[in-house]
Amino acid sequence: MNLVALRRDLIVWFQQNARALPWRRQPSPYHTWVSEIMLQQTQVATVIPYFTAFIARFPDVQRLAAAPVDEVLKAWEGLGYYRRARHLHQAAQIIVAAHGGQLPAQEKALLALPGIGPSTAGAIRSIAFGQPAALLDGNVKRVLSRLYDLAENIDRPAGERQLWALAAAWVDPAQPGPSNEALMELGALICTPAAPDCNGCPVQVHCQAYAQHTQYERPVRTPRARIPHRDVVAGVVWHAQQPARFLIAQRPARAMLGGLWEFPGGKTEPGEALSAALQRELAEELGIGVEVGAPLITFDHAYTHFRITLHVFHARHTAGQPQCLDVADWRWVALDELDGFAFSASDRRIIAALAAA
DNA sequence: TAATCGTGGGC
DNA sequence: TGCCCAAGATT
Repeated sequence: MNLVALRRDLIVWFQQNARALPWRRQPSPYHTWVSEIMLQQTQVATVIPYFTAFIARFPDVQRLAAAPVDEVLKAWEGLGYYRRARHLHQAAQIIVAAHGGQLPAQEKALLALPGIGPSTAGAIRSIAFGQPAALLDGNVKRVLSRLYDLAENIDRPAGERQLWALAAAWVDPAQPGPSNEALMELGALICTPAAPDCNGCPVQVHCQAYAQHTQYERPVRTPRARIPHRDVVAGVVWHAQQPARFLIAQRPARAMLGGLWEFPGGKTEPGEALSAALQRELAEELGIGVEVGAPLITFDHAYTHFRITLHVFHARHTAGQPQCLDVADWRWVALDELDGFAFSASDRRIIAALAAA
């Protein structure tokens, strides 16, 4: 394996095939940082519209730091892993308060910012600041596993250490950003997980997995465990005196989907009737009593670590002023007011059903 | 160290 | 339909 020739061939290919992505249009540390956070565990095609709208709304670190966190979450609505948005917002405030409004370039200072880990720090240092820093995302892991035909399980510490060493050796000191971006671009466009286009690969001649016919067996990963299923209930709780208004609640900041708004409800207990579960959850979280009415919609939804069947019912408020027992906030709203709140994908589906009814 | 954290696309 | 995966970080 000739690393210098391999890297040269791949960078030439990248220079001729790099996609015109919005964060490559006007490169800046801020643009690189925002894009890298959005791209964590998220595909490029998904991120593009979010990045464009986010930069239009928060053009620089100062504007992001000064914005209410609810506006940041609204800009993140539908993108998932909402903790990233909160961390981005917190980091912007730290950058303004402690770094003069400029994203720091030092590894230690970057790693101290919430939401920036080893790989994102390497991406920012190499792409935005031209430093010879390594990064290790899903693309780089897969491409290096194939180029070097790694038999080690990359989900275990030994395999990950091996990959970090290869990623560090990969970086071209003369052009750190392009060498790293070329590796990711190859993974995204050619060296894809299930169906790599080996015949269209610019570095096929250098690939040890291709030579050994093991490209479909690389990388070696630990199979995921089966994820549990839960039945979940949610209610459209109609106001007793204002017939067009219903209740929405904001989830606690530290919880899953923290800070997002929802139709209140929760998981059913084993053997518990759906209507009883809804009444129990509304009492526990908001201290209210309801009369459960007709079903609105039922559908399945998959999160990373569990699946749910969500049963949504109409309900009528019968007792108790809402309180923040296990919610961050609550509001009586009409259907045409919902655009101002950030909802998860499943709650957006409820809203669609409500609007269609 | 292992579990947690969203969503959409590909196969 | 079900499983895999994605420009990973945090606790």
